[in-house]
Amino acid sequence: MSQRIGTKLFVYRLSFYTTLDQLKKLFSPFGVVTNANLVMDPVTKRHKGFGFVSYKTEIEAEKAMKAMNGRIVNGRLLLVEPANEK
DNA sequence: GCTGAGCGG
Repeated sequence: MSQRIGTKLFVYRLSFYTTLDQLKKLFSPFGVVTNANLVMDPVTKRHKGFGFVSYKTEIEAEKAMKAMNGRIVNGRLLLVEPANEK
């Protein structure tokens, strides 16, 4: 019932060369990142190309989303959306 | 070294 964005962001279409450390560094300047993670694949030993970034407040999350969504990172177009906790 | 939808654990 929440029309709010929430503090969690779904980050996807990352290049296979982008790492969690890079992700945190890219999202840190926009606010206080409380948690960041890339979904790993046990078979390929690489991340699946998407992950999650959590901020202290949803204001920061929205700001970072608008700032990073559609940006080119490591030669790939990065997409950022509010996460949908299943 | 390479590919490319999607909401993890």
